[in-house]
Amino acid sequence: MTVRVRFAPSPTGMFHVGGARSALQNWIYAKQQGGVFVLRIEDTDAARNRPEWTEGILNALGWIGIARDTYEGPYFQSAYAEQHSAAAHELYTAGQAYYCDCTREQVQERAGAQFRGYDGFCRDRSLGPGEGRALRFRAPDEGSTVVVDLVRGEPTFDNKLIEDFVIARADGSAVFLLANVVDDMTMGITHVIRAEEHLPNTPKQQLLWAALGRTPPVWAHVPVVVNEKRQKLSKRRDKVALEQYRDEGYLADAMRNYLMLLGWAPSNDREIVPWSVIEDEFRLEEVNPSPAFFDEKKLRAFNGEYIRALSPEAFADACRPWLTGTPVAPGGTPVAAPPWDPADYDPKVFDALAPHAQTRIALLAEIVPNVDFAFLAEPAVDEAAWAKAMKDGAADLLGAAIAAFETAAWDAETLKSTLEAVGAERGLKLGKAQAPIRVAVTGRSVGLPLFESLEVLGRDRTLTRLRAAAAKL
RNA sequence: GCCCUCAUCGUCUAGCGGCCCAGGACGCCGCCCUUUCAAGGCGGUAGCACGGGUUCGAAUCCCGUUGGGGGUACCA
Repeated sequence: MTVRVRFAPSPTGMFHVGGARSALQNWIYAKQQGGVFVLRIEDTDAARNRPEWTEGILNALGWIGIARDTYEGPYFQSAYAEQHSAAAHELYTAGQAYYCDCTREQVQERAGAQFRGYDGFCRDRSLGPGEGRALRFRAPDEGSTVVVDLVRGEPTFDNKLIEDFVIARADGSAVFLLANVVDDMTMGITHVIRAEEHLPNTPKQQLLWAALGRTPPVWAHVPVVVNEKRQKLSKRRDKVALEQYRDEGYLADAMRNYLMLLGWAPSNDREIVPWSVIEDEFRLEEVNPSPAFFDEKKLRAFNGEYIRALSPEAFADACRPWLTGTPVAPGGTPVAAPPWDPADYDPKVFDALAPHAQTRIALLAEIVPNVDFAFLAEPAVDEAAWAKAMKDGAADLLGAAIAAFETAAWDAETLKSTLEAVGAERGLKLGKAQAPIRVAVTGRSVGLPLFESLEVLGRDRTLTRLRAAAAKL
């Protein structure tokens, strides 16, 4: 039997990082087992159904390496409404489900302090379908349901505590519990790998599989991803959109590597490893069952490492969206436009600066403030940096530097020794002497190596900025 | 409330009865290198939640306590 797994997100307008992790785990498992990864969009909730949201999911999956041609689908849950209803009807005619006209209020009123669910009021009333009547599954009163789970062993549920849950609404449409099961059956799913939040649904779904005469899939409930307060990441309060991380300049490879390390680790104390190692070594059975904190600090560190590992060409390519204000991934929205006039952007200048920037940024978006001085007509002056650097001897130093730079050979080495000499005459070490120059030319107190930057900027523009700064003192 | 579940440095983890007075990584703190800042190198800080068992021996097995998480819809 070939393994078939599925990733079944509901389109919500953004792609949750936790979802990305599940998708990756499913995808890897399928690949390892020579199986098939099925993508199913659970769009039954009318409010969550916009074509562009599905597009977004496809793009996001593509970005982290799950390419369109490596999976089956997307299928749309909404297209299977008939099968859902047929299954509900089958359960009803077999006596495994019954109609119930209790309102939510009535159910709540009757619920005891200890058992808060539905009390089975309509079990034997032999109600037929009709206005205001939902279909409920007749849950067994005895025994227990054992869930075979690859990451958690065999969680066991007492059937007595499983209420007669609703499987179809009064309007006849199936609820998630049933629709999800029916879809998994019709799509031949053999392994359900999903987040732990679904574990409590599992005994109910397993009962449904059995009632429908099929053997349930193997389950694997991976722990949820939590925030610093150890709560499940929520789109309301946490930064969960994969697209947002992407647009800030996280590399897809860093992201997917980090995501897979949440709850699992490669062999030999390694963390940053080629994707092929993860594809090889990942085991659901090895996944740590406790919730994992999504630590952006660590992600950022990973990203820095991945950035540094890029070839110069790849680095330049990776930076391009932020340099030109274009989308990172096809179909994505453009990132924030750079502050300079696009006409002033010169790729050759960037290429000269890039190697110096590569070890200094951890997010690709950070490339902009590092190189903006080269493309802006005037440097963007940081007031605090200016105030600190342009003190007592700054005017004198600037004057002397201007004079020396007017005739110096224009290369980083010479510029360095030239300023060194200027500084030495004033009892200043290079570290001190370069500060006013840096602020005058780049507007900032920190940045790329100064003399290399000046070399790229050119004598004219450098002197213009130096003179402008001197004039302000 | 009830059900399920989890528990190694602040964080992510290695460990699956002796190799562990617990290893790696991020973070943090020093030092070195150094034209700022990074990067890099070196060093340091910090943990088996608690209490009982089992065993010659427990971070590793069992039970309990405590704490955390998830679920509890005619949402998915």
